Amino acid sequence: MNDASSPPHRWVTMQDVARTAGVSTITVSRVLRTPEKVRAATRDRVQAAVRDLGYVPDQVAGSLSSRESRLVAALVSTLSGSIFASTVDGLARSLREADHQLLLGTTEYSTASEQALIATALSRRPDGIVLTSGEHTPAARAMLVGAGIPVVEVWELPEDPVDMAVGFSNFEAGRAMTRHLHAVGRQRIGFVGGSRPAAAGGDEGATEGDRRGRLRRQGYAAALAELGLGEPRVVPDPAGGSMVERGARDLAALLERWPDTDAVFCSSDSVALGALSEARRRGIAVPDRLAVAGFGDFEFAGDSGLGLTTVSIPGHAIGAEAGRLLLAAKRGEKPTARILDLGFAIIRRATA
Amino acid sequence: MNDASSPPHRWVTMQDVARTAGVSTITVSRVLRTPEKVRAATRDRVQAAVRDLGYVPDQVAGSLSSRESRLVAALVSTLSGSIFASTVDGLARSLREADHQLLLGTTEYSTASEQALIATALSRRPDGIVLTSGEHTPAARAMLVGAGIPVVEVWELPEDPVDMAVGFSNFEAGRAMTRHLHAVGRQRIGFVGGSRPAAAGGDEGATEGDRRGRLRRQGYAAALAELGLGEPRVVPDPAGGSMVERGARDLAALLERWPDTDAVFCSSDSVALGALSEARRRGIAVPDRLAVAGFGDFEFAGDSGLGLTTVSIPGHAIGAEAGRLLLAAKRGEKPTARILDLGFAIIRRATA
DNA sequence: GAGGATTATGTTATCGATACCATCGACGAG
DNA sequence: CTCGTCGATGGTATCGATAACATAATCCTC
Repeated sequence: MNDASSPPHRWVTMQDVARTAGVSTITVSRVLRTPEKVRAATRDRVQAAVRDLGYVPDQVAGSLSSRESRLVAALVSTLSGSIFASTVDGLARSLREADHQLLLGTTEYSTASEQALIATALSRRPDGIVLTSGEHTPAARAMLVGAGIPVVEVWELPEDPVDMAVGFSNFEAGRAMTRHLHAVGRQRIGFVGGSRPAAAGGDEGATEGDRRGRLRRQGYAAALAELGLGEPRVVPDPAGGSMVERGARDLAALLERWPDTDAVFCSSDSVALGALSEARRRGIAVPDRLAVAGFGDFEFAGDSGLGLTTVSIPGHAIGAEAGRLLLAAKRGEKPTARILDLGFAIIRRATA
Repeated sequence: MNDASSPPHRWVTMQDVARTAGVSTITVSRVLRTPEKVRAATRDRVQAAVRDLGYVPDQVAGSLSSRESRLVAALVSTLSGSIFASTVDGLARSLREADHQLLLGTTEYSTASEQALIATALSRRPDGIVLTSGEHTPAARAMLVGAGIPVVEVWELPEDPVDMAVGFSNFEAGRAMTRHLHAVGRQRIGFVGGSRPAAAGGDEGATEGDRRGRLRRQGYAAALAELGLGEPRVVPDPAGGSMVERGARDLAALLERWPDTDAVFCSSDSVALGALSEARRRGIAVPDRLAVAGFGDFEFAGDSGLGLTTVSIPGHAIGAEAGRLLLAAKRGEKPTARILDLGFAIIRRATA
């Protein structure tokens, strides 16, 4: 189809419709956009022509003319991890209700690549932009601000958002789960996953996932300090392997170093799964001898599955709210708050 | 930001760049698109102006003028299930390498809504379109064909693709896994999940997920027949609940009806997880008394996790190939084949 | 039934780029 | 020294819609 030799495709234009309906193009435009402003008889004629010709409006031309693209760009680090998928899904949904469309880019966890993607996204003149990272290059920030469109950062709650933010506090979530483990009687609590040491010289080498995991770990450490539970029990986490593998490997290392550990908080449910499976391999009873808590409430964590105690995150709602905020801002409404904390929930199941 | 009263945002235009660089707009355009055709000195001046002014080209105007959008639309049923996320990720990746962008829409498993989305997607004049469903309304097919752009259907391999297709055969996968279960000594094999009966009057009420699950089940049934293993063991699957819950519930029902079942093939890994957990609850040894096989090779299925025997699907590769095919077709290359079968792999682990 | 208000429709300019063709200058060959 | 060629650059039309303004048709009221 459409090989090099074939003539360029000719779309039906608004002119064609106007001609067959015996009206001017602007009337066709009105029938499509503000039908109530056109007499019923004319409207019917135009609509018939639209149907007969199979007219599909050219939104590209429309956007250029109206200076409104009905497009929202979302830049996520990756879709693979299933972390952001539901957020993007929620976003797409809420945009669709308002007849807007979603332009998606994946940054692959690099702020440099994010910057490039922001530029290409802005070249489409979107009406808004959603970012899953709270960290941007200075140039990226400048472009975002300069674009003059609403910007929503999701998942993290940056201290100084570019514009608006929707998410929850990873730090508080880590703290809350650690306190929960203490509340159910644990005293020697370890942390597994998300503990790669920050690269020398700052955050350059650290990925977003690492950063978020680190925030949870900091919440964990804070809770330990508050509760007087001693020093954090964290083993350095060599890179490589899936999250599940890291969970298994790191739990082994942790138990090697602190054999009396009676609970572990894992930086994600995937990590927790690896930890659970390592515990089973070693014949360690969960939760009797070792409590295990995860993070994320992934599909497999539920009662019919792992029965994993975990932290539930409103991923879908974050996307939906981001869309709503964006559209409201586009309409000129002042947001009630620039930062929307959707919170999290401790889900108590069988493992802790 | 950008509230109703603020003046409409003024972007830097190519004219502005041209003026400050002391050249005409077309020269600016050439510097951006075909730099080698511009003298080095001029090029430098223009590039300096671009940088100084923070010029971001307007791709909307560019698309209108060049009749090429550098946009590919992808319509997926949902991103939430983690099924298509990696495919979209692969697609986004391969498009980005060719400097194209991705327009994403979610059809929510309805062909009617798919049709509407196709129309809005086409209004952006994309250079290609990717669909995760192999089933479309007649009007949708007509629009796709009429658009004159390459179309790739992914995941399923329709018998009569609109244009091109990339995926694997659900039927063959179901058949292969069933034969594997037989090969490892099982004789009384059941099927769990994906067995909601087709709605009366055809496929109207059935979702895509159901359809794919049904194809796997048909492959399962075919294998049983070939191997002389008796009638299919399938219980009707009441709707409702997550896949994991359905796996648990349906395994219970299946064992009730056929207590001597010695293996179950589950329509997805999530279903298998539910089945595994139900088996454990009942004290049924896996795989000794009951072998369990899944489908999809989700993250949690791996050796450090469930150790689930399953069928691995090249989800990411499907997306990447779809992108490659689309771009090749856009360049006018004839595809070697309209249907690309990327196959699947039986992953043997601990449960079967 | 005339005048003003209101509704329905049309005309023209414009959005910001690229396509197409024209022009200009430098350089080498004869 | 002149002509032809080629590389570099520019002018103008155009893509397909909408905005802004203008006008024609209809309505209502006194």
